[in-house]
Amino acid sequence: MAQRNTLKYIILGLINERPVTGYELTKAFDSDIGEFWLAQHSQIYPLLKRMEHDQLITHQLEVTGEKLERKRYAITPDGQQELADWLNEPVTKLNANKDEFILKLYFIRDRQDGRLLPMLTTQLQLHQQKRNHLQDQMAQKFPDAAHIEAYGHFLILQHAISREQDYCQWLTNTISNLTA
Amino acid sequence: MAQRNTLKYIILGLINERPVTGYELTKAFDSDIGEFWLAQHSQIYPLLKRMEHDQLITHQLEVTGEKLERKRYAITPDGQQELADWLNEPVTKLNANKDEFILKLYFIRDRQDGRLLPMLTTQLQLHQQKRNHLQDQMAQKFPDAAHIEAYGHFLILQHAISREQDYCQWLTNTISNLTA
DNA sequence: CACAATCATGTAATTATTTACATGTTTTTA
DNA sequence: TAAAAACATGTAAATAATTACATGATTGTG
Repeated sequence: MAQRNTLKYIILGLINERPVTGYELTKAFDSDIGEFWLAQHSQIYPLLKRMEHDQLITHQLEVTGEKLERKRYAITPDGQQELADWLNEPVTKLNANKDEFILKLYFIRDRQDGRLLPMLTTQLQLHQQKRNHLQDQMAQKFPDAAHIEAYGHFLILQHAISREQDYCQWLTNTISNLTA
Repeated sequence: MAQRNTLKYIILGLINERPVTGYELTKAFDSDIGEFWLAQHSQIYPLLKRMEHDQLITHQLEVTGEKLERKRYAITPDGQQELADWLNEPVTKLNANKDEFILKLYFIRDRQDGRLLPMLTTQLQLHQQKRNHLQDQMAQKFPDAAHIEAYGHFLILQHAISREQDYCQWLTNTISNLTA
Protein backbone atom coordinates (compact mmCIF):
# COMPACT_ATOMS: atom_id res chain seq x y z
CA MET A 1 0.00 0.00 0.00
CA ALA A 2 1.61 3.19 -1.06
CA GLN A 3 -0.36 5.38 1.28
CA ARG A 4 0.39 9.02 0.65
CA ASN A 5 3.02 10.25 3.08
CA THR A 6 1.36 8.85 6.16
CA LEU A 7 4.66 7.79 7.70
CA LYS A 8 5.97 11.31 7.38
CA TYR A 9 3.08 12.65 9.43
CA ILE A 10 3.39 9.95 12.05
CA ILE A 11 7.04 10.87 12.45
CA LEU A 12 6.16 14.56 12.69
CA GLY A 13 3.57 13.76 15.33
CA LEU A 14 5.97 11.69 17.38
CA ILE A 15 8.79 14.23 17.14
CA ASN A 16 6.35 16.95 18.08
CA GLU A 17 5.69 15.27 21.42
CA ARG A 18 9.39 15.30 22.26
CA PRO A 19 12.68 15.11 20.35
CA VAL A 20 13.45 11.52 19.42
CA THR A 21 16.03 9.42 17.59
CA GLY A 22 15.49 7.21 14.56
CA TYR A 23 15.96 4.22 16.79
CA GLU A 24 13.22 5.38 19.12
CA LEU A 25 10.89 6.02 16.20
CA THR A 26 11.54 2.51 14.96
CA LYS A 27 10.67 1.21 18.41
CA ALA A 28 7.44 3.19 18.50
CA PHE A 29 5.97 0.77 15.96
CA ASP A 30 6.49 -2.14 18.35
CA SER A 31 4.04 -0.44 20.66
CA ASP A 32 0.45 0.82 20.40
CA ILE A 33 0.97 2.89 17.29
CA GLY A 34 2.10 -0.31 15.59
CA GLU A 35 -1.49 -1.54 15.79
CA PHE A 36 -2.37 1.03 13.14
CA TRP A 37 0.77 1.47 11.07
CA LEU A 38 4.14 -0.24 10.59
CA ALA A 39 7.57 0.89 9.46
CA GLN A 40 11.08 -0.54 9.55
CA HIS A 41 14.25 1.38 10.32
CA SER A 42 15.29 1.09 6.68
CA GLN A 43 12.32 3.23 5.78
CA ILE A 44 12.64 5.60 8.71
CA TYR A 45 16.28 6.68 8.43
CA PRO A 46 16.15 7.82 4.79
CA LEU A 47 12.86 9.57 5.44
CA LEU A 48 14.32 11.46 8.40
CA LYS A 49 17.11 12.63 6.13
CA ARG A 50 14.63 13.83 3.52
CA MET A 51 12.47 15.55 6.13
CA GLU A 52 15.48 17.36 7.51
CA HIS A 53 16.42 18.44 4.00
CA ASP A 54 12.86 19.74 3.62
CA GLN A 55 13.36 21.64 6.89
CA LEU A 56 10.51 19.93 8.73
CA ILE A 57 12.91 18.66 11.40
CA THR A 58 16.45 19.31 12.64
CA HIS A 59 18.82 17.16 14.64
CA GLN A 60 21.35 17.47 17.38
CA LEU A 61 24.11 14.94 18.00
CA GLU A 62 24.34 13.12 21.29
CA VAL A 63 27.18 10.88 22.39
CA THR A 64 27.09 8.01 24.85
CA GLY A 65 30.36 6.61 26.21
CA GLU A 66 33.30 7.16 23.88
CA LYS A 67 31.84 6.96 20.42
CA LEU A 68 28.18 5.97 20.23
CA GLU A 69 26.44 8.72 18.35
CA ARG A 70 22.77 9.40 18.20
CA LYS A 71 20.79 11.95 16.24
CA ARG A 72 18.00 13.47 18.23
CA TYR A 73 15.45 15.09 15.94
CA ALA A 74 13.28 18.05 16.84
CA ILE A 75 10.40 19.56 14.89
CA THR A 76 10.67 22.96 13.18
CA PRO A 77 7.87 25.55 12.79
CA ASP A 78 7.43 24.33 9.19
CA GLY A 79 7.11 20.80 10.50
CA GLN A 80 4.52 21.87 13.06
CA GLN A 81 2.55 23.60 10.33
CA GLU A 82 2.56 20.48 8.17
CA LEU A 83 1.51 18.35 11.09
CA ALA A 84 -1.34 20.73 11.90
CA ASP A 85 -2.46 20.77 8.25
CA TRP A 86 -2.55 16.98 8.20
CA LEU A 87 -4.50 16.81 11.46
CA ASN A 88 -7.04 19.33 10.21
CA GLU A 89 -7.61 17.60 6.90
CA PRO A 90 -10.64 15.33 7.28
CA VAL A 91 -10.25 11.61 6.64
CA THR A 92 -12.90 10.83 4.05
CA LYS A 93 -11.99 7.35 2.99
CA LEU A 94 -11.26 4.22 4.94
CA ASN A 95 -8.22 2.03 4.54
CA ALA A 96 -8.71 -1.63 3.75
CA ASN A 97 -7.97 -3.79 6.79
CA LYS A 98 -5.48 -6.11 5.17
CA ASP A 99 -5.92 -9.51 6.76
CA GLU A 100 -4.36 -12.56 5.18
CA PHE A 101 -6.25 -15.01 7.39
CA ILE A 102 -9.58 -13.55 6.33
CA LEU A 103 -8.59 -13.83 2.68
CA LYS A 104 -7.76 -17.50 3.08
CA LEU A 105 -11.05 -18.04 4.84
CA TYR A 106 -12.87 -16.47 1.92
CA PHE A 107 -11.73 -19.25 -0.36
CA ILE A 108 -12.94 -22.07 1.84
CA ARG A 109 -16.41 -22.71 0.51
CA ASP A 110 -17.31 -25.87 2.34
CA ARG A 111 -18.46 -25.68 5.93
CA GLN A 112 -17.17 -29.23 6.43
CA ASP A 113 -13.65 -28.38 5.22
CA GLY A 114 -11.17 -29.88 7.67
CA ARG A 115 -8.87 -26.88 7.44
CA LEU A 116 -11.48 -24.57 8.90
CA LEU A 117 -11.30 -25.48 12.58
CA PRO A 118 -7.49 -25.46 12.98
CA MET A 119 -7.32 -22.14 11.10
CA LEU A 120 -9.92 -20.58 13.36
CA THR A 121 -8.39 -21.85 16.60
CA THR A 122 -4.89 -20.73 15.65
CA GLN A 123 -6.23 -17.32 14.78
CA LEU A 124 -8.17 -17.13 18.02
CA GLN A 125 -4.98 -17.76 19.97
CA LEU A 126 -3.19 -14.98 18.11
CA HIS A 127 -5.95 -12.47 18.73
CA GLN A 128 -6.34 -13.45 22.36
CA GLN A 129 -2.64 -12.89 22.86
CA LYS A 130 -2.87 -9.53 21.21
CA ARG A 131 -5.90 -8.56 23.25
CA ASN A 132 -4.19 -9.58 26.48
CA HIS A 133 -1.10 -7.66 25.56
CA LEU A 134 -3.11 -4.55 24.79
CA GLN A 135 -4.99 -4.85 28.05
CA ASP A 136 -1.66 -5.04 29.89
CA GLN A 137 -0.54 -1.93 28.05
CA MET A 138 -3.71 -0.14 29.09
CA ALA A 139 -3.26 -1.07 32.75
CA GLN A 140 0.36 0.02 32.58
CA LYS A 141 -0.01 3.26 30.66
CA PHE A 142 -3.36 4.42 32.00
CA PRO A 143 -3.62 3.07 35.55
CA ASP A 144 -5.79 5.95 36.68
CA ALA A 145 -8.87 6.43 34.50
CA ALA A 146 -9.51 9.77 36.17
CA HIS A 147 -6.18 11.24 35.10
CA ILE A 148 -5.45 10.62 31.47
CA GLU A 149 -2.66 12.72 30.03
CA ALA A 150 -2.61 11.68 26.40
CA TYR A 151 -6.30 11.34 25.60
CA GLY A 152 -5.83 10.33 21.95
CA HIS A 153 -3.39 7.64 22.93
CA PHE A 154 -5.87 6.35 25.47
CA LEU A 155 -8.66 6.31 22.90
CA ILE A 156 -6.77 4.39 20.27
CA LEU A 157 -5.62 1.82 22.81
CA GLN A 158 -9.21 1.43 23.91
CA HIS A 159 -10.24 1.01 20.29
CA ALA A 160 -7.54 -1.59 19.62
CA ILE A 161 -8.70 -3.59 22.63
CA SER A 162 -12.31 -3.38 21.53
CA ARG A 163 -11.36 -4.46 18.03
CA GLU A 164 -9.45 -7.48 19.30
CA GLN A 165 -12.26 -8.34 21.67
CA ASP A 166 -14.72 -8.27 18.80
CA TYR A 167 -12.41 -10.35 16.63
CA CYS A 168 -12.08 -12.96 19.39
CA GLN A 169 -15.81 -13.01 19.92
CA TRP A 170 -16.51 -13.58 16.25
CA LEU A 171 -13.92 -16.38 16.10
CA THR A 172 -15.33 -17.98 19.24
CA ASN A 173 -18.88 -17.85 17.89
CA THR A 174 -17.76 -19.25 14.55
CA ILE A 175 -15.90 -22.10 16.21
CA SER A 176 -18.85 -22.96 18.39
CA ASN A 177 -21.25 -22.90 15.43
CA LEU A 178 -18.92 -25.19 13.60
CA THR A 179 -18.48 -27.71 16.38
CA ALA A 180 -22.16 -27.72 17.36
CA MET B 1 3.18 -2.54 2.60
CA ALA B 2 4.93 -4.94 0.43
CA GLN B 3 3.09 -8.00 1.62
CA ARG B 4 4.60 -11.13 0.15
CA ASN B 5 2.64 -12.18 -2.91
CA THR B 6 -0.76 -11.96 -1.29
CA LEU B 7 -2.38 -10.52 -4.39
CA LYS B 8 -1.16 -13.47 -6.42
CA TYR B 9 -2.93 -15.89 -4.10
CA ILE B 10 -6.12 -13.86 -4.05
CA ILE B 11 -6.14 -13.96 -7.84
CA LEU B 12 -5.51 -17.70 -7.83
CA GLY B 13 -8.36 -18.15 -5.40
CA LEU B 14 -10.76 -16.09 -7.46
CA ILE B 15 -9.80 -17.77 -10.73
CA ASN B 16 -10.14 -21.13 -9.03
CA GLU B 17 -13.83 -20.45 -8.35
CA ARG B 18 -14.49 -19.81 -12.03
CA PRO B 19 -12.56 -18.42 -15.01
CA VAL B 20 -12.48 -14.63 -14.86
CA THR B 21 -11.12 -11.61 -16.74
CA GLY B 22 -8.75 -8.97 -15.44
CA TYR B 23 -11.61 -6.55 -15.45
CA GLU B 24 -13.70 -8.81 -13.25
CA LEU B 25 -10.79 -9.31 -10.87
CA THR B 26 -10.42 -5.55 -10.60
CA LYS B 27 -14.11 -5.30 -9.77
CA ALA B 28 -13.83 -7.96 -7.09
CA PHE B 29 -12.00 -5.46 -4.90
CA ASP B 30 -14.98 -3.11 -4.98
CA SER B 31 -16.94 -5.78 -3.20
CA ASP B 32 -16.51 -7.77 0.04
CA ILE B 33 -12.98 -8.92 -0.63
CA GLY B 34 -12.06 -5.26 -0.86
CA GLU B 35 -12.69 -4.97 2.87
CA PHE B 36 -9.54 -7.02 3.41
CA TRP B 37 -7.29 -6.23 0.45
CA LEU B 38 -7.13 -3.73 -2.39
CA ALA B 39 -5.62 -3.71 -5.87
CA GLN B 40 -5.94 -1.56 -8.98
CA HIS B 41 -6.10 -2.80 -12.54
CA SER B 42 -2.60 -1.46 -13.15
CA GLN B 43 -1.29 -3.99 -10.67
CA ILE B 44 -3.57 -6.81 -11.77
CA TYR B 45 -2.92 -6.91 -15.53
CA PRO B 46 0.87 -7.19 -15.31
CA LEU B 47 0.55 -9.77 -12.54
CA LEU B 48 -1.80 -11.89 -14.68
CA LYS B 49 0.80 -11.80 -17.41
CA ARG B 50 3.52 -12.94 -15.02
CA MET B 51 1.32 -15.67 -13.57
CA GLU B 52 0.53 -16.98 -17.02
CA HIS B 53 4.23 -16.99 -17.82
CA ASP B 54 4.78 -18.99 -14.63
CA GLN B 55 2.09 -21.40 -15.84
CA LEU B 56 -0.21 -20.86 -12.88
CA ILE B 57 -3.00 -19.71 -15.18
CA THR B 58 -3.91 -19.76 -18.87
CA HIS B 59 -6.27 -17.63 -20.87
CA GLN B 60 -8.77 -17.93 -23.65
CA LEU B 61 -9.88 -15.04 -25.84
CA GLU B 62 -13.52 -14.00 -25.96
CA VAL B 63 -15.03 -11.45 -28.29
CA THR B 64 -18.11 -9.30 -27.81
CA GLY B 65 -19.67 -7.52 -30.78
CA GLU B 66 -17.19 -6.79 -33.53
CA LYS B 67 -13.91 -6.16 -31.77
CA LEU B 68 -14.08 -6.07 -27.99
CA GLU B 69 -11.63 -8.67 -26.75
CA ARG B 70 -11.48 -10.14 -23.33
CA LYS B 71 -9.01 -12.59 -21.80
CA ARG B 72 -10.69 -15.13 -19.60
CA TYR B 73 -8.17 -16.73 -17.29
CA ALA B 74 -8.40 -20.27 -15.91
CA ILE B 75 -6.26 -21.93 -13.26
CA THR B 76 -3.78 -24.69 -14.12
CA PRO B 77 -2.87 -27.71 -11.94
CA ASP B 78 0.30 -25.85 -10.90
CA GLY B 79 -1.83 -22.89 -9.94
CA GLN B 80 -4.15 -25.07 -7.91
CA GLN B 81 -1.18 -26.56 -6.11
CA GLU B 82 0.16 -23.14 -5.23
CA LEU B 83 -3.22 -22.02 -4.00
CA ALA B 84 -3.56 -25.13 -1.84
CA ASP B 85 -0.05 -24.61 -0.41
CA TRP B 86 -0.92 -21.05 0.51
CA LEU B 87 -4.20 -22.05 2.12
CA ASN B 88 -2.48 -24.76 4.16
CA GLU B 89 0.28 -22.52 5.39
CA PRO B 90 -0.75 -21.19 8.80
CA VAL B 91 -1.01 -17.45 9.30
CA THR B 92 1.19 -16.77 12.31
CA LYS B 93 1.41 -13.03 12.32
CA LEU B 94 -1.19 -10.33 12.11
CA ASN B 95 -1.23 -7.44 9.68
CA ALA B 96 -1.36 -3.92 11.07
CA ASN B 97 -4.79 -2.39 10.55
CA LYS B 98 -3.69 0.75 8.84
CA ASP B 99 -6.06 3.51 9.85
CA GLU B 100 -5.20 7.12 9.18
CA PHE B 101 -8.00 8.49 11.34
CA ILE B 102 -6.76 6.55 14.35
CA LEU B 103 -3.25 7.85 13.81
CA LYS B 104 -4.48 11.43 13.79
CA LEU B 105 -6.44 10.76 16.94
CA TYR B 106 -3.30 9.48 18.63
CA PHE B 107 -1.70 12.89 18.37
CA ILE B 108 -4.57 14.78 19.97
CA ARG B 109 -3.55 14.85 23.59
CA ASP B 110 -6.14 17.21 25.00
CA ARG B 111 -9.63 15.95 25.74
CA GLN B 112 -10.91 19.52 25.21
CA ASP B 113 -9.38 19.82 21.74
CA GLY B 114 -12.02 21.29 19.43
CA ARG B 115 -10.99 19.06 16.55
CA LEU B 116 -11.97 15.92 18.42
CA LEU B 117 -15.75 16.00 18.09
CA PRO B 118 -15.96 16.79 14.35
CA MET B 119 -13.35 14.13 13.63
CA LEU B 120 -15.28 11.54 15.57
CA THR B 121 -18.66 12.37 14.07
CA THR B 122 -17.32 12.39 10.51
CA GLN B 123 -15.71 9.04 11.13
CA LEU B 124 -18.89 7.66 12.66
CA GLN B 125 -20.82 8.57 9.52
CA LEU B 126 -18.27 6.81 7.33
CA HIS B 127 -18.37 3.64 9.39
CA GLN B 128 -22.14 3.65 9.64
CA GLN B 129 -22.35 3.90 5.88
CA LYS B 130 -19.93 1.05 5.50
CA ARG B 131 -21.81 -1.07 8.03
CA ASN B 132 -25.12 -0.42 6.28
CA HIS B 133 -23.63 -1.27 2.94
CA LEU B 134 -22.20 -4.52 4.28
CA GLN B 135 -25.53 -5.42 5.85
CA ASP B 136 -27.22 -4.86 2.49
CA GLN B 137 -24.64 -7.10 0.88
CA MET B 138 -25.34 -9.78 3.46
CA ALA B 139 -29.08 -9.64 2.87
CA GLN B 140 -28.54 -9.77 -0.86
CA LYS B 141 -25.89 -12.48 -1.05
CA PHE B 142 -27.05 -14.68 1.79
CA PRO B 143 -30.82 -14.27 2.02
CA ASP B 144 -31.33 -17.75 3.38
CA ALA B 145 -29.22 -18.46 6.45
CA ALA B 146 -30.08 -22.15 6.17
CA HIS B 147 -28.54 -22.48 2.72
CA ILE B 148 -25.13 -20.91 2.52
CA GLU B 149 -23.12 -21.90 -0.51
CA ALA B 150 -19.84 -20.11 0.01
CA TYR B 151 -19.32 -20.49 3.74
CA GLY B 152 -15.99 -18.61 3.86
CA HIS B 153 -17.49 -15.69 2.00
CA PHE B 154 -20.38 -15.64 4.46
CA LEU B 155 -18.00 -15.69 7.41
CA ILE B 156 -15.83 -12.83 6.26
CA LEU B 157 -18.85 -10.70 5.48
CA GLN B 158 -20.19 -11.44 8.94
CA HIS B 159 -16.81 -10.48 10.36
CA ALA B 160 -16.67 -7.24 8.40
CA ILE B 161 -20.12 -6.29 9.69
CA SER B 162 -19.16 -7.12 13.24
CA ARG B 163 -15.99 -5.08 12.89
CA GLU B 164 -17.87 -2.05 11.61
CA GLN B 165 -20.50 -2.44 14.28
CA ASP B 166 -17.79 -2.47 16.94
CA TYR B 167 -16.09 0.56 15.37
CA CYS B 168 -19.39 2.48 15.37
CA GLN B 169 -20.06 1.50 18.96
CA TRP B 170 -16.68 2.69 20.11
CA LEU B 171 -17.10 5.99 18.26
CA THR B 172 -20.58 6.46 19.68
CA ASN B 173 -19.39 5.80 23.22
CA THR B 174 -16.44 8.13 22.77
CA ILE B 175 -18.65 10.90 21.44
CA SER B 176 -21.10 10.51 24.29
CA ASN B 177 -18.31 10.55 26.89
CA LEU B 178 -16.98 13.68 25.31
CA THR B 179 -20.28 15.54 25.20
CA ALA B 180 -21.37 14.45 28.68
C1' DC C 1 35.54 -11.28 31.24
C1' DA C 2 33.32 -13.32 27.45
C1' DC C 3 29.05 -13.53 25.20
C1' DA C 4 24.52 -12.04 24.19
C1' DA C 5 21.32 -8.63 23.83
C1' DT C 6 20.31 -4.21 22.86
C1' DC C 7 21.53 0.29 21.12
C1' DA C 8 22.42 2.84 17.00
C1' DT C 9 22.62 4.17 12.00
C1' DG C 10 22.88 3.60 7.63
C1' DT C 11 22.51 1.66 2.27
C1' DA C 12 21.12 -1.58 -1.59
C1' DA C 13 18.14 -4.41 -3.93
C1' DT C 14 13.78 -5.99 -4.63
C1' DT C 15 8.94 -6.00 -4.48
C1' DA C 16 4.43 -3.82 -3.96
C1' DT C 17 1.35 -0.20 -4.76
C1' DT C 18 -0.47 4.05 -6.46
C1' DT C 19 -1.23 7.55 -9.82
C1' DA C 20 -1.09 8.95 -14.28
C1' DC C 21 -0.94 8.08 -19.14
C1' DA C 22 -3.10 5.78 -23.11
C1' DT C 23 -6.56 3.70 -26.17
C1' DG C 24 -10.61 1.77 -27.96
C1' DT C 25 -15.52 -0.77 -27.69
C1' DT C 26 -20.16 -1.63 -26.17
C1' DT C 27 -24.20 -0.59 -23.65
C1' DT C 28 -27.33 2.37 -21.46
C1' DT C 29 -29.81 6.49 -20.98
C1' DA C 30 -31.56 11.03 -21.82
C1' DT D 1 -29.05 9.47 -31.86
C1' DA D 2 -25.70 11.67 -29.22
C1' DA D 3 -23.54 11.55 -24.99
C1' DA D 4 -22.39 9.23 -20.85
C1' DA D 5 -21.36 5.25 -18.45
C1' DA D 6 -19.46 1.02 -18.27
C1' DC D 7 -16.55 -2.50 -20.43
C1' DA D 8 -11.89 -3.82 -21.46
C1' DT D 9 -6.72 -3.86 -21.45
C1' DG D 10 -2.64 -2.27 -21.14
C1' DT D 11 2.10 0.67 -19.84
C1' DA D 12 5.02 4.24 -17.38
C1' DA D 13 6.56 6.74 -13.68
C1' DA D 14 6.78 7.54 -9.04
C1' DT D 15 6.35 6.31 -4.34
C1' DA D 16 6.13 3.07 -0.43
C1' DA D 17 7.61 -0.86 1.90
C1' DT D 18 10.18 -5.11 2.78
C1' DT D 19 14.25 -7.83 3.04
C1' DA D 20 18.93 -8.14 2.98
C1' DC D 21 23.45 -6.21 3.47
C1' DA D 22 26.69 -3.72 6.49
C1' DT D 23 28.99 -1.90 10.60
C1' DG D 24 30.09 -0.78 15.11
C1' DA D 25 29.25 0.56 20.42
C1' DT D 26 27.33 -0.15 24.92
C1' DT D 27 25.06 -2.66 28.46
C1' DG D 28 23.61 -6.57 30.96
C1' DT D 29 24.36 -11.31 32.39
C1' DG D 30 26.38 -15.65 33.60
